[in-house]
Amino acid sequence: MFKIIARDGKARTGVLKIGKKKAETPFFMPVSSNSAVRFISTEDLEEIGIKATISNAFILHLRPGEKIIRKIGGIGKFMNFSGINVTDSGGFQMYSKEIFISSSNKGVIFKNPASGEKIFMTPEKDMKIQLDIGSEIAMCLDSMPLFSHSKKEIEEAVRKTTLWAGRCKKEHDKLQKKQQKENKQLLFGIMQGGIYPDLREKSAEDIVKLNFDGYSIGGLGLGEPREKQYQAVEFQKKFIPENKPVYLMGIGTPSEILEAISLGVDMFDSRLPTQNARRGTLFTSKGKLRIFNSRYKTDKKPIDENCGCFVCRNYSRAFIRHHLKEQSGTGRRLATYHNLYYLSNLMKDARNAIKKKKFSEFKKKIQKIYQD
RNA sequence: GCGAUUGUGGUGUAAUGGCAGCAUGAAAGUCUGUGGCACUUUAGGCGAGAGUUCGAUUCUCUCCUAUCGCC
Repeated sequence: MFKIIARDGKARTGVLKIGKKKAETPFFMPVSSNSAVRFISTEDLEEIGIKATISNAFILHLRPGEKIIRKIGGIGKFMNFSGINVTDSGGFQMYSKEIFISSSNKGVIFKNPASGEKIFMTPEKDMKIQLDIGSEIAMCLDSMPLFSHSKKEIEEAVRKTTLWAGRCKKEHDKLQKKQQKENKQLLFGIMQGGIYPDLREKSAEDIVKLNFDGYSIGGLGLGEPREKQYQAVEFQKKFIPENKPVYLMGIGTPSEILEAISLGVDMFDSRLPTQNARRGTLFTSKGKLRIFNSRYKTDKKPIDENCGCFVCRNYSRAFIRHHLKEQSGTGRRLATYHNLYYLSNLMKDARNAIKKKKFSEFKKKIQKIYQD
């Protein structure tokens, strides 16, 4: 399922294989919450070299509903994406004021923002939904504390996350027995603990004990100091068995991703590259470029002169700036395409650097360009 | 030519005899496990002149501007 093929220090590259699908790690998953990456077609994703995306079970449960997706043949068929489909549980939506109502030991009460209908989400229901959606990798329903929460609140979130992880695992095992072999779904456990080593340790021990197919480090990138984030990853990574994939949820920037890779992380996702693209912050080989800056108004050059993507081969900064300002689909598509291409390429370079045992130099070079 | 109405950031609009507000646009920044939802900071204005008043963007007068009507 997961085979490490090269190492450079703690950094590693491997192959994650699920059924007929496989992807080399480390890789980055764009956010496709509602079964599509915003402004980007599946053909674009394949052209960019994206091997996995992450959809959101709760969002898809609201619309169109997992039953419909199941009838079409699962999320892969539904999206026409041949890569690895990951689903997030929806635990993260506990911070969405529009849909979250309350949470208890039993589960989470959400509301459908369109109808106002209340939805009681339990770990068991969430497992069923993710299985119906038919993702290759499901995530446990977790309880994510914010950086601003007190240590006591974070401790409580760790407790609840463990409780739910146990129930997810049990239900998932039960549901898997009925699945055909080629449709087996992996389940990842999620660790919490904020920036507190003792809570990170407790969470890691609890979750690892449950024996998941992979492990996610959650609850980071929420405003904590960068050093604390790296410490939490480094600390929790030690508890995870070497042969299991490690997924750092919600991260992030080029610098953060490379730092985490150097600590042995294999998978990433973040809305940052796509959201930033829409809002005019673009990745380039020379660092961030804010396309809205007036100096690009009449700039004929591509976003990045060293980029080979079709956007950079064909379109000027002036054109993309104009269309982003107009909030047109064209502008958003071109900017999103480029940012994902940049990140996809960065991951490819990172894998090659690990294979050549030159990852540390590579990381330093990029982090010098991206200091935040 | 005469009469009426009008004039507030680039644009569109409030309020007021005592610190001129809002929206949008502009300049720069933020964005991390849905969102095309956003957020932060900065710059920018009372058509001109005179008068009344302690004090006028506000009241009065003249001029200018624009719009409408009349000859």
